[in-house]
Amino acid sequence: MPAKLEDVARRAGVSIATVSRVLADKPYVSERVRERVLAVAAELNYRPSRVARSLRARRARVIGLLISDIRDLFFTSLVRAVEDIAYTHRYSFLLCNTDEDPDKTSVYVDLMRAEHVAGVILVPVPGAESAYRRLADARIPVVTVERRLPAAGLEPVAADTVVLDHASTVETLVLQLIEAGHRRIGAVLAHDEGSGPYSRQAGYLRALADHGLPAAPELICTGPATAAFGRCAAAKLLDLQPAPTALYVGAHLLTLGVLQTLVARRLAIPDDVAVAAVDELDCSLEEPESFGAGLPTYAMGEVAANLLLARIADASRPPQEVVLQTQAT
Amino acid sequence: MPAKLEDVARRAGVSIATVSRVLADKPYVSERVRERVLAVAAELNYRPSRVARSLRARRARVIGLLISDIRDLFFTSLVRAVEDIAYTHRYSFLLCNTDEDPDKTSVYVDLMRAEHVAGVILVPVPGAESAYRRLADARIPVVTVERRLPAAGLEPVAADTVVLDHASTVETLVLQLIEAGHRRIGAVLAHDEGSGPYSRQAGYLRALADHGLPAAPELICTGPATAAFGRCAAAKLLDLQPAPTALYVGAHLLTLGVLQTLVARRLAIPDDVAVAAVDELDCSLEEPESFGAGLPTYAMGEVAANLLLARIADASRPPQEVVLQTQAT
DNA sequence: GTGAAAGCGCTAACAT
DNA sequence: ATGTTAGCGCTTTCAC
Repeated sequence: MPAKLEDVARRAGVSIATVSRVLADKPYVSERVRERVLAVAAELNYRPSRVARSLRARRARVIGLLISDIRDLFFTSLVRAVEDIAYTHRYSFLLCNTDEDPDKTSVYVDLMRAEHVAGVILVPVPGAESAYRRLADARIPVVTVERRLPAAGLEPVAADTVVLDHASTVETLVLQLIEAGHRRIGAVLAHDEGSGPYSRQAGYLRALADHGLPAAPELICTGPATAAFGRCAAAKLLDLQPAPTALYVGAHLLTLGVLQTLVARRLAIPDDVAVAAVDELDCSLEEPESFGAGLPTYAMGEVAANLLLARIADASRPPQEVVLQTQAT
Repeated sequence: MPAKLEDVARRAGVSIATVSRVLADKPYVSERVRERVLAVAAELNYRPSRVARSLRARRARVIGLLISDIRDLFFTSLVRAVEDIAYTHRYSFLLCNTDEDPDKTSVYVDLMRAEHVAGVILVPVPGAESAYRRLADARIPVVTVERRLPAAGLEPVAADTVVLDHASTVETLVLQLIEAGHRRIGAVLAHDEGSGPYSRQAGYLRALADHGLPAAPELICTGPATAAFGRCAAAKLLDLQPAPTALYVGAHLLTLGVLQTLVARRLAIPDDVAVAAVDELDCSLEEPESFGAGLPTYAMGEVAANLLLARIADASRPPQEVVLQTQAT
């Protein structure tokens, strides 16, 4: 049975109110008593019950995080960042994987309500609008990441947003290929990269358009973000007549697959084919001969967590949308 | 202000006790009342407060998870598994990254106590024994993963353990190389693979010993689990005279690096050099020509979570140690 | 400066 | 079959 306020109070010969004051660093406590209480608390290894505090405050110092799937490489650093920020502010955090499923989302949203979380960071899932509305009804602050909330989603409450400008990252990357003299540039894309104005695909197309290059449909391969697809997309592209002299690759596992195909064919980078890749793990092809860009996913988590904490502190602040740029290497 | 028991009770014209009974599916409630209460609860969008329940029960339906770092590829699937199991049993879960730091571990252990978690799954950190003792003192069940608890650690309470038999995975993998005729097999290892009897390094050495092959020190490269190290280790090994005809690679990012070096040198698998790799992401080299083995990290999380739930339900059951085998492909 | 007491939302023991 | 009530551990008026 862990020590509670009462135990500390009895042992220190004071009331529980006094102990509470000392622990909350409230004024109006004599130095003598303060020291005595602190000593007893340490001695008994006392930890205030966060559960009791949460009930009393009608709000738990907990941040909810609703992402698609922690196994998606895109999210790992983001999760770590949220955790780091949360704990430095003495919040803990609840992680939920929605699998982009509106029903799961709905269940988890109700969990957030039941846990009285102080706020939630989420990746909006199409079709889950009614769940988000319940969050808003419960006055739970929301920060969305990677996608915006459909305009109709969350009216009663302002939601901050953090997105990455994938498009300009990729544009920079592909422009480097073009400046290196490449004219026929294949693209290996994960189909979950999306297609909005900030999407990776948009950046690829924009770079080509900037230089008046045609966007040949056969140069674009879209599929699951797996090594297997990377392998077969690379093979398909390299079999084209004429074959592309450079490849843009949009995700870590795709790059792994592309490399496997290059190995199988004894093709060297960049002599036989140049490669520019986006890497969620920020470790792709740091070799001088290739171009790589990491994604600032940790920063995204940091910004999201800080926005959420700011909104928890002041619900009336104007909602913000932050667009993070990537530094291509 | 979310609806509470009292709101439902008033609206349904019954007492809060009755509502509580209905919601807990307790007997002794007339069908008429039950239906009415359920209808009102749905109408008000009522969710019982998990905070209040936790306080009342003096135990929260929460599982704590203390891992080294979610960014380590080894842990992502494990986390997902724990989450899946937890939520199917109506538990939520708290994730903490210890960075293998005893001080952080200590802080997080106190957080677990303060949150009244029902149990915790953890990767033991050397030097954090006193923190683990506090968990035991608080009668919080523990399941360790990937490592055992130092014998002295947690006496008052039994701790279940789940580990992977990395050694036999690697042994199988390397034996395949040997059976394919290779005699000089280089090894690229992450230094955090550990060195116990279940370690990957042990498996490599065992496979060589099984066939009376010498374990030449220059054939073993150990370093950080990064693509950069994989690149340079592969380069170093391939520069040996005579060069190894096969490579064993111990981690996903190392494999990425090795592939980069092979690409740079226009070396094909397996004609120029054979590769057998362990991959935390279970997607390494599914090509027929190479040998790869995934790590059953999801299964590890599942087993750990189920052991924990079983121990939460019955603290007196005998502690178990589960050693998971990997299927090499 | 310190203490007594109410109450956060719920469950369970006890009444009826 | 249903209602009343005490209390989980804490914070916070309100008294003294």
